[in-house]
Amino acid sequence: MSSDVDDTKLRLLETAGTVFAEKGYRAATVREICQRASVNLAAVNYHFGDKERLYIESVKRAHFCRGQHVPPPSWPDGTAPEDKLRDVIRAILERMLAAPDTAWHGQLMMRELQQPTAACAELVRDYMRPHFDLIRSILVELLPDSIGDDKLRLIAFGIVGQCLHFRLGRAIIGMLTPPEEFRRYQAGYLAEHVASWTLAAVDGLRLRAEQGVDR
Amino acid sequence: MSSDVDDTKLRLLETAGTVFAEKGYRAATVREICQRASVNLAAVNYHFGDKERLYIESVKRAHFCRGQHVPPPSWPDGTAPEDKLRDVIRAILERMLAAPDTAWHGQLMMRELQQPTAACAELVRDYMRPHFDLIRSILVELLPDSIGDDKLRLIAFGIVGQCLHFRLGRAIIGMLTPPEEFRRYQAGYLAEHVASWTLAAVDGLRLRAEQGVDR
DNA sequence: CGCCGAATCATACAATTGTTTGAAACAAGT
DNA sequence: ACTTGTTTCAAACAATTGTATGATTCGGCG
Repeated sequence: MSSDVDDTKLRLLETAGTVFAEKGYRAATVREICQRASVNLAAVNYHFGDKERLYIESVKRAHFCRGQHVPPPSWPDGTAPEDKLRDVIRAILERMLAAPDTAWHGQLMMRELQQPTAACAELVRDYMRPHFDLIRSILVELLPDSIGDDKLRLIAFGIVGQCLHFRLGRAIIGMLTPPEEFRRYQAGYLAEHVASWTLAAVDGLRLRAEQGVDR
Repeated sequence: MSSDVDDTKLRLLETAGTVFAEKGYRAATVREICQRASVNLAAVNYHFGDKERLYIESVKRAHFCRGQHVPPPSWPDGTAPEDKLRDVIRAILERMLAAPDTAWHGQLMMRELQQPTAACAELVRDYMRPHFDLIRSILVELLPDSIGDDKLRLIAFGIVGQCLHFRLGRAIIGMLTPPEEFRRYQAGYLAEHVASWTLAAVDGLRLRAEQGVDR
């Protein structure tokens, strides 16, 4: 319970995150993690119980750290929903495109997305669900009341999907984009595009609603 | 060298592809592959040498098979770009969300994209680039001329990103969606949403252009 | 039939890996 | 100084996994 304990536990968590991100859950061995963290092999089972729990905790910590880095925005009452949308999209993208020294957070997330493990459930509950609900609440302010809950969800998924693609598909996007333009693909630039494109769709939907066109 | 040999060898290749796609290289065991393929454990070493060779061969075969059903959609002259957009989005989603027994090609591909290798370049050139250019050409028809090439690319990335998310993020989306609604998340339903949402944004952009608003 | 090469099979082996164990080191309270 | 509870350590254990082996079966050919 001393600071020593927290030290090894933390070092273990941090190291585990990088190794899991690098090799995946199965290919990562507790032996390598412990060796890299300079702790005894038994430390994993002592502090976390088993490998899976270590993985879950390291994933949770990765997202916690990421969340600390770019805190969720909070607006004064009466802030225009358009501004909120811009802010929240920018926050998401900034978190995703963070500095490379914390890039393993993103790698871990990518692995979780593709092959969800037990860590996924906790991750969704503690971290993704709140963000998702935030986006939906902003969309409610933006869109006509006639929009159903199902549509709202799809739109929110679309926003998240676009942001994710700029992170996960970064390598491919780099191959499909001229270098001088790809260099501009920073969080602010991309966020501005996603937000304004979304708001254009909102305008388009309003237009249709006003004109009574349902398609 | 009889047809018997080719049979077991082929069944092994096919089964290996699905298992590798499902679990990844490391987590997939030759025992499970052989069991599912109903061949003896030693068959892998006999026919392919070792596990890695089997993996390489199954990936090559997956790419070969995928190349067979990538018929670029072709429309009669004068087809409305809106319809083209719907078709192409639906085609992408259908390929991504195909039945698991034929979708493992794509899963393997996604897995390779995650860890970009030399094969990634070929993959982009043969598979992603054509689709990407097709989407862009449709967007050119849809959008005002004032739209720049850079914007066009971002919009196309957005469409692809949304589709990809419904495939890669499927597990997490399932956790954020009521079951009775998630059950409706089939290719047609999702494609209709992505297309109509994109077209709404197109309308919104046109509206702004007409009104001279640049934001 | 008798033989031979290819293919399949059950089984064994060696290496790796997650986990456990029991002792030792350590810190802190009394 | 002694005790107590916590943490670290080296070693071992049991299960899994890739691979190798030797016997067996099968199909065709002289």
